[in-house]
Amino acid sequence: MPIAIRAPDANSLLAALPYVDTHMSPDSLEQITLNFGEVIYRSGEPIRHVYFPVDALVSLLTLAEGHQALEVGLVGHEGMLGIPLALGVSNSPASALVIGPGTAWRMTAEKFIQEFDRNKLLQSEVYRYTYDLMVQMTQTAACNRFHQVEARLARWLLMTRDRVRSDKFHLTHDLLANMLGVRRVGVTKAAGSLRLRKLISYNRGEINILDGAGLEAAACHCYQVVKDMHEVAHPREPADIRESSV
Amino acid sequence: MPIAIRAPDANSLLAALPYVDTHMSPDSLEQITLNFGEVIYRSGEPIRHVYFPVDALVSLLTLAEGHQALEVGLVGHEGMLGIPLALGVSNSPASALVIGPGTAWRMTAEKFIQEFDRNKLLQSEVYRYTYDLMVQMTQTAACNRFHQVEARLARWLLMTRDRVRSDKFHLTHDLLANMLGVRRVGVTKAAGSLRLRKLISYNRGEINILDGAGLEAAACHCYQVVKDMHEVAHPREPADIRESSV
DNA sequence: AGGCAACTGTACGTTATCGCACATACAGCA
DNA sequence: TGCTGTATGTGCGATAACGTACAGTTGCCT
Repeated sequence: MPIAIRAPDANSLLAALPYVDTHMSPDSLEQITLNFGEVIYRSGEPIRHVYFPVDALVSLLTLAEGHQALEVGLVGHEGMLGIPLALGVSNSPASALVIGPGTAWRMTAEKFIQEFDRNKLLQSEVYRYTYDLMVQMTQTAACNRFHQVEARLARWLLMTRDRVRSDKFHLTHDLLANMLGVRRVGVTKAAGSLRLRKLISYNRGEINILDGAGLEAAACHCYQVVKDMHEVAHPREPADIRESSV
Repeated sequence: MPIAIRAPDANSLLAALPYVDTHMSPDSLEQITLNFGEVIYRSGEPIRHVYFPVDALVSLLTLAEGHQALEVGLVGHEGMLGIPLALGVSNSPASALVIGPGTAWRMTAEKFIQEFDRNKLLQSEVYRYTYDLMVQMTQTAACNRFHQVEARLARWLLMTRDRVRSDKFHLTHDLLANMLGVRRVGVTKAAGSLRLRKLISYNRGEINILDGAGLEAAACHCYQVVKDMHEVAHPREPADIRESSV
């Protein structure tokens, strides 16, 4: 009970609901573990649950005829999965792939819609995040078009660090290539260059950010643009995300 | 009066409101002309009006450091401009440029928010369109990343045709380059190739689609993907959009 | 009629990325 | 200890698009 009720704070959207315990039926939010490689949504298929990641990291992917995937959104503790439901659509246009294992809160689509319809605060939080996601998507689109692989890789690593709140995480070049929409070899080359400059280290998927500031310098400005936007849209004290609140 | 009340039908979102005349204050919707080259929104600045295009065609553009613009959305009679307001944000993340002159209905931001808050049907239409826009954005992102200039140009011309409901429209190579995120020379080359194949003709900005089917064959599949999605989301008889309703 | 600005066409060396093939390195398991 | 699959590194020709420069061409304004 204590954990089940308070821990949603660890997701920014849920944390913004002051009456999360009273306004939501206790059985509607369920804590689960998302495993690496798990596919949460498949493009075009119905959304069965919405997810509010805590530790987990999920990538939204689109496909283009005859090509590999391309990431259009990266969702961690600051967001949620299942936005289309809030827009009155029951299918997911993108696929969602778990690339960082961890915990998340989830809710069935039915419960979410029920709750969403009567909870104004949840609505405003979700719509606000929808806006964030759109900004992230558009910025990423421009970034993918104009910036070089190395800068994009650096940006991506920083975005991941922010979401998993750690300098270390597991991801192979192959998977990164699918996020960035380039060949695996392209990632190997770019990552090698970043490693040579002592900004990161990696070994068989274990990535470690050694020099965050240096990596920011190597990344394109898109990183700051999205980050700034995000912090403006979600002004919040660091202390608000507390594990000690039990 | 007859025009002011009936003509909103020519915009798909307004057309979906059966009681547009009774539920909206008559003074809130204003018919205006959008001129070629007019900038409706500037990135980061407050949204003063929302627009419901009728004939007009508006491009949503993002900028990336040190580069030209890139189109992230194309809005015609099937959509609206000012989506962020519906998401609780008062600034536009993208710039909006009129590339097809024509008429549109507009509303002040204040009036729109007022009306939006109490009109459930308007809400569902706008959110539905927000979803469409997100699909368009993600598909375009993948398209820009993977497909060649010529295919993207073909797709773009077809999208424009659908929105202005005409095979002829005015657009220079220079402007097209900014939409597609390539050099002007790149457009000239691609357009030259399409012309050679008798799919289009053009002269000093006057573009004419000669062979729609052929152009579809030359375009990437992204065109059909977004179109299919759009028609599923907005099932409607062609007769619904009628000019004779005055 | 002349001049100017806008639009389009062409050329050319440069570059990032592609596609593919293959080589090396390492972890875990039998 | 050796095998196998996964992960990473390297090489190389092909190519789409880049940046830049300049030359026509056409519509419009004075």
